[in-house]
Amino acid sequence: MTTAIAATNARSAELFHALSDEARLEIIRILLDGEHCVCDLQDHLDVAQSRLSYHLKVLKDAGVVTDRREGRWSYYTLNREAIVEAERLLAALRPASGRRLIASCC
Amino acid sequence: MTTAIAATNARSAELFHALSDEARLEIIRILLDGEHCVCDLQDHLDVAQSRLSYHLKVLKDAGVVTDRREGRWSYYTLNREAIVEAERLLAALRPASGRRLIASCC
DNA sequence: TTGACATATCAAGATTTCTTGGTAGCTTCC
DNA sequence: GGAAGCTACCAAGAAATCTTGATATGTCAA
Repeated sequence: MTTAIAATNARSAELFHALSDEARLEIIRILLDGEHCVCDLQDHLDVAQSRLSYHLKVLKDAGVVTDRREGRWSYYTLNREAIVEAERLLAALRPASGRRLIASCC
Repeated sequence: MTTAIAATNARSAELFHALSDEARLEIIRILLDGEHCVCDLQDHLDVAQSRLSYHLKVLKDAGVVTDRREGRWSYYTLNREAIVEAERLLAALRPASGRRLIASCC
């Protein structure tokens, strides 16, 4: 069935789309050193609150970040598994090296 | 310099955007086994010619594929270096594994 | 030369994504 | 309780992307 590849492509497209916006990449870089609350992200980036919220939602819907509520604050964390998944999907798009046929190394 | 990160983000966004469309991912999968002419791609995929041409241009502009003309035909090849570049950019977005220090926030 | 063919490009409309300003739901503090 | 703070969500407009049909460009074959 071609359906399995179609599903893989759909998931790849979703993940890569989440990663294809500069504002979202800035958010991700801030989250690289661990969990941050929205207010913290707002301090680092200079963006409208609703815009930040929108991009966080895109990231969350794609599984790239997870969130946690604590009192008034929301904390976001980069989801390592999603990045690893993206790496795996991307590696599947890398053509075999021109000369080498040895598959001893990824 | 913040500029270096901004440039990296811009390039990342460009690459990931090229990879964030299902039609383009289908093209890439066909090119995985080597060079193909446009007519060949058209046989495999069921898309309008101008649509195919558009997506090939997006891929080419991002450096994901290269093209070569021979007589009436155009041949496209997946650019391994671009995929490797994307892998490298993606790896930089992967948080360190294991425990992390909670950043003081708010 | 003429005609058929392969592909790129263009313009217009359709669709999706993004931004902005406003508002509403919680929560905490007074 | 009321006010203030933090964040999500919504609606409308703006902007970007995608699709489609038409046309242009270059090539080969007769």
